[in-house]
Amino acid sequence: MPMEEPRWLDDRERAAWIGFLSATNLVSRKLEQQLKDDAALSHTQYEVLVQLSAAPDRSLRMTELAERLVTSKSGLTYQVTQLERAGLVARRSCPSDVRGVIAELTDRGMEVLREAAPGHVAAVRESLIDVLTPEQLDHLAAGLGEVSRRLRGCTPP
Amino acid sequence: MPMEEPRWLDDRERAAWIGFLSATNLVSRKLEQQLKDDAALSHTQYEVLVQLSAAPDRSLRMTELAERLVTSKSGLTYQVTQLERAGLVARRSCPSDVRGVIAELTDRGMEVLREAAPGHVAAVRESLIDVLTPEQLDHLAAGLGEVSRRLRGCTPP
DNA sequence: CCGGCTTGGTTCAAATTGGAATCAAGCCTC
DNA sequence: GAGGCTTGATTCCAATTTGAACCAAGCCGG
Repeated sequence: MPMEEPRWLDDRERAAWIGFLSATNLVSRKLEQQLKDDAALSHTQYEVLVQLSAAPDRSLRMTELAERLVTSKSGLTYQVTQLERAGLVARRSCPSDVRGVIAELTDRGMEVLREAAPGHVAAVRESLIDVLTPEQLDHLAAGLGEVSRRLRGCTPP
Repeated sequence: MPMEEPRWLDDRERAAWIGFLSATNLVSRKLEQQLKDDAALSHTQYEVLVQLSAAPDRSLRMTELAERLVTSKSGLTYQVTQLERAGLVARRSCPSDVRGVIAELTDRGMEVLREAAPGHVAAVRESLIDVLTPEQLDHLAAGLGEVSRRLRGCTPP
């Protein structure tokens, strides 16, 4: 095997990559912080509530939820258990598939989400949205949207 | 307190935010995977090696390193200990400050990094860089660069 | 209807993380 | 030069994350 020289990143590419790494870490840290302080929720937990609140019947199958959150199934099991203990989410069994488990947002969960949302949205604005011009925001959405689509599908050529 | 209605995200903003969340999770997951499989390193560990390899004397103070990686000091202590056990990094004491600890990349660490780098760069290209057009890449770099700068500095108005 | 493969979720153990507490050492100010 | 605040790093502990193993339960082809 010829051990080809890899295509290293040029300066522009490196800048984008570094920016991506820093920005994601910083934003993630900041939001985690804000949610913990203001709503006693982890970001993962908050996202569970958001997904459920937007779903029909305020409920989703575990697997579907795991895919949307881009997390492992076991990780989701853990977090849903936590949320269940806190009374924000309930587990129901799935009518169409005995094996299935449906997570459903409780009224209390809805209320907690409603209370947490304004502060969280403000933090999202402060750390990302309002930092950029509308054009920058659109470019960002286009680029990252493409990245997501590419990685979700099985990377077709 | 009047409890003002918060400024919710409009569709464009929401799209950007969703894209950001998905893309970061997916990319992070993919790279973590690739490094674990191909080089038996976590992404954090890889980044430690990268930072050290690029620093003068292949060495950096713990705090400086923690800031660059955007991680907690205790987390860094842990990872450096792991890397030290593996012989990839060594701890030295700092000449100018008795309290200081300097992490230094060993020859073995340099070698491991050299072996891991091509595969990692390829994965970075595949998941982010090569997915975008050069223009998109520049826009991305500009936007995320701004975000990073804003969050690193104490968010001046 | 019966093995055999895939799916849906949970359980388990191991690794990682992050914050608070700790401890030593630098840096002042008075 | 003594007391008091800040800094640098580690230790400790509780929470989280992940993959592997596992246990049903569906879904066939023969």
